[in-house]
Amino acid sequence: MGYSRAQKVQGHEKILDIAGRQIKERGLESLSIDALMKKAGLTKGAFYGHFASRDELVLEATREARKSGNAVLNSLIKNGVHPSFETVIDAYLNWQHVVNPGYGCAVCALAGEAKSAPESVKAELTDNFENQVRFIAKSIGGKRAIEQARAVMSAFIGAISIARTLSDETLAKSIVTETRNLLLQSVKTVPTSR
Amino acid sequence: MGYSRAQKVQGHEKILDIAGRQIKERGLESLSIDALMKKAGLTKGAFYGHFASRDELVLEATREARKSGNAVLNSLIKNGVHPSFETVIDAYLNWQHVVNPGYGCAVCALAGEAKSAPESVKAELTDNFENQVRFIAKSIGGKRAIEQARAVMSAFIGAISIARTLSDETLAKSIVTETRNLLLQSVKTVPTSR
DNA sequence: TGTACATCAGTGAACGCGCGTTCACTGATGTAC
DNA sequence: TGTACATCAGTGAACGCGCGTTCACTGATGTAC
Repeated sequence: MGYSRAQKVQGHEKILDIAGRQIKERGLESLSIDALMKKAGLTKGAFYGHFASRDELVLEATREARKSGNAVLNSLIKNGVHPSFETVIDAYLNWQHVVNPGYGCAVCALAGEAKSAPESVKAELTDNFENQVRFIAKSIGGKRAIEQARAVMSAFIGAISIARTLSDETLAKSIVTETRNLLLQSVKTVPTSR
Repeated sequence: MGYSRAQKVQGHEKILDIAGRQIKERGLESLSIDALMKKAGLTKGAFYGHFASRDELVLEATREARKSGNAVLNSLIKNGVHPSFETVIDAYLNWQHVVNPGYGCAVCALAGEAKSAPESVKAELTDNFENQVRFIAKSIGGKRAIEQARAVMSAFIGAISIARTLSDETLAKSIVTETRNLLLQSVKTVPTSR
């Protein structure tokens, strides 16, 4: 057959992209090397030319999952804007995020099962969590912004996670809006001096 | 060998008890029939005298997991007391709950991975969720108590889940206390007429 | 109450399957001259 | 620029392992007389 170096890089990215979304959609354990490689247009034998083991893949996919996460929030973070608390809430707490875990927040999608994941995966998620917390804190302001933002981020995660689990869609939707209400009531934002 | 009917019932309960706690500790997928039966003091061949399939076990274990869940909250619910909102918060948001998933809330432990679980498991978790919501609502009072309680319950779940996932214990602990603060600030309780 | 038989909870070997991993091989790509 | 060889990305068969499930068998329990 014969494949160029450029093709390998492309393939590597494709594998990670697919894996990153899939672990958010179906969980870390769902990642089957055979199925993954087929989706990437390769055979499973080629896998070990890309990763040393399945465990290594899982870690890298968790990192990749951050990139494909919550496009709205990510673009806000990248652009360095100083959003309002309401903007942040709307970027996170929306029905699209519930229905589309593959393109949503990795912490949220993996929080439940990462309990028993390798420490490296937990560390990545912790870093991802804190990164988002810092951004949320900016929209809150004041001395205890970071601490408050952690509670807000937790509430985000709880709302999206449980909304995805409940078997009643009406109920799930109300979770999202009620969490929105609760957060708007509880957090008093402090205007910053820019 | 030879075993009495009474022994079978005892064995059945033992299997379910172990399974119920284990799925909360290590996840639905972690349930291995061989390992489970060994822990119950039996061999795996006996499993199918108790359950039709692994899937059936998972569903029944999810139900059982409700019973072994959050002893403090459960005892409050059973006794039909009318607790204060603060009591409810303390019963759910504490470090023991983070560290001891096996004896904690099933919804919380399974929310993350039940996404891809059978509908029957989701239905059980939904029912469990709503049951706890009703109890929380009693401690809040007022017209929108149920709706607020759903957001509170979500925040509980998010806090415990993420606290279990983070690789930094200090951070995890602060999540719990900050969520406590946030909830106390946001929810205005309404005294009921009893 | 005692005997004889049927029941059935549990055993442990066996089966099939999917999965992660390995490896000898292929053939175009990339390189050295 | 052209030729000759080395490199290396990918192939696909094979392997070992664990797991869910089945089943012929065992022997005390439970029952019928």
